[in-house]
Amino acid sequence: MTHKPHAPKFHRATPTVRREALIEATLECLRQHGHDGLSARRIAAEAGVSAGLITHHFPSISALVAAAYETLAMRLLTSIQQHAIELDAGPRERLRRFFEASFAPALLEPGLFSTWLVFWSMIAHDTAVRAVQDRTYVAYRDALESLLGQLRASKGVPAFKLRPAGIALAALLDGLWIEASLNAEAFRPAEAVALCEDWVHALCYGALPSLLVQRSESRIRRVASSAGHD
Amino acid sequence: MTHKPHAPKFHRATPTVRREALIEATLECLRQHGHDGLSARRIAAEAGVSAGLITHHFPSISALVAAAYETLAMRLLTSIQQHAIELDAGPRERLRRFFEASFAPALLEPGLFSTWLVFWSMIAHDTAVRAVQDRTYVAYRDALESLLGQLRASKGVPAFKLRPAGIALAALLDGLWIEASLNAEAFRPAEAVALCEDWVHALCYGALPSLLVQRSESRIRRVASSAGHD
DNA sequence: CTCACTGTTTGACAACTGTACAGCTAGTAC
DNA sequence: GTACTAGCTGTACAGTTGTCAAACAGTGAG
Repeated sequence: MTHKPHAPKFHRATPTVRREALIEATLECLRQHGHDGLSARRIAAEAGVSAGLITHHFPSISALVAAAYETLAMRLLTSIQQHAIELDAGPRERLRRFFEASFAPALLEPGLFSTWLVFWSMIAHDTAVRAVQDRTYVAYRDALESLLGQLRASKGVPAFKLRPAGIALAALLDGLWIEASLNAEAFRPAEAVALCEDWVHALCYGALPSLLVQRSESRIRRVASSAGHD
Repeated sequence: MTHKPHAPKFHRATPTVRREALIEATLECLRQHGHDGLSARRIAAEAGVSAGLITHHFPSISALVAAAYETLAMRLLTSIQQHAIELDAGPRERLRRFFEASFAPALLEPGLFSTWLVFWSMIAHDTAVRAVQDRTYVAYRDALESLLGQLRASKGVPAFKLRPAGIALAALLDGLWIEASLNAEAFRPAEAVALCEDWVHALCYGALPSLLVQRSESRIRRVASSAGHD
């Protein structure tokens, strides 16, 4: 200690590097403390940096959170997609992999749910966060619709409306993820995957009437007596 | 004005009445301001009452929120159930009514979603709120399983596992509700209802393999080539 | 070496938070 | 008309919070 008269009191970094470090610190704070982690001082402490620095690199706290939201959302989506896109696998198999990745331990970690709740709760008030939400949701549904499009192109699969199918599958995935996050003991991840696969199975079977295109005689003649939707 | 020397500065109320008034004020605050509405002073102002009164009737703020959570959750559930239970309707029709009630304008109001997010975000930290969540979730799934049980008892409906079916349907409903709350323009309520009915249709059709009981030859012989779940 | 640039810290600001408690007062019982 | 009780108020407290201007100090150029 005595040999070093003055160790550097802080380290200087490129704005880009510092911004990314602050984003990571934000994600870690939200993960650990949820909404209470959303504090400039706490985030700065997590990053090993003074509180004032945060307003120096970001116009406001919410701008930092919006950036963190975008980072995490895209990171998770690409992570799931990488699991799904296996070269030699068919559409059904790819979907199954997508489901499995969606209910992997990392995705069911309680901190992730806490983090997501903070993002969602800011959508109503903060326009920047809302913009991120809109963008990432579109990206998420596009990914699902892409996989469903490959499925529809398969042999023996009846034609179905891609957009509402993507909406339904996204809802089922989100709903199961939320239920599992709220109560980890409610059901096992494998059950969630099976329920998603069930839905895809029904889709392939032509058993989801409102999703079928008008003149679909591909596999099911008369779907049901009560299938009188537009 | 001058004729009244001193109008009563406050009104006295029975503890029960005052507690309920505070709960209503809490719900209104959360509805309007989301997480920012969670303030003793703001809630007290909404109730037209001093801030100190809130700790006089409730041991803490979170106890008040837990009570508000229970009130709202049960109120919504019974409201939806009243819509669903039509005496002369069959199980399918009752489920349809349940879905319609779930996506009625009152349920899709943005403030309701903001309120729910606050409740959810407190689950991780507050044991009282967590207890309410566990209780209301069980009540919600019981309601769904009851309707699904009636459906299973219908003629021509294959036997299926009630519990995972309730989980799946609850997830689909929740997921659609959240997507609609996050982005009101994503799809119309009627679409959400149709997607839920689709799922029920597939269930009746025996097209959800993992939900079928082991030896089910009721309607579908071989469900699918890829239906090799346990 | 010295200098200048700029990322970083510091300290202070006003506004807010939940809770505690002493005292006031409304409404009722007598 | 009086007294009492219990609901209620208002203030005080020790914490927070985000933001900002000014001072500081790494770090590379000259």
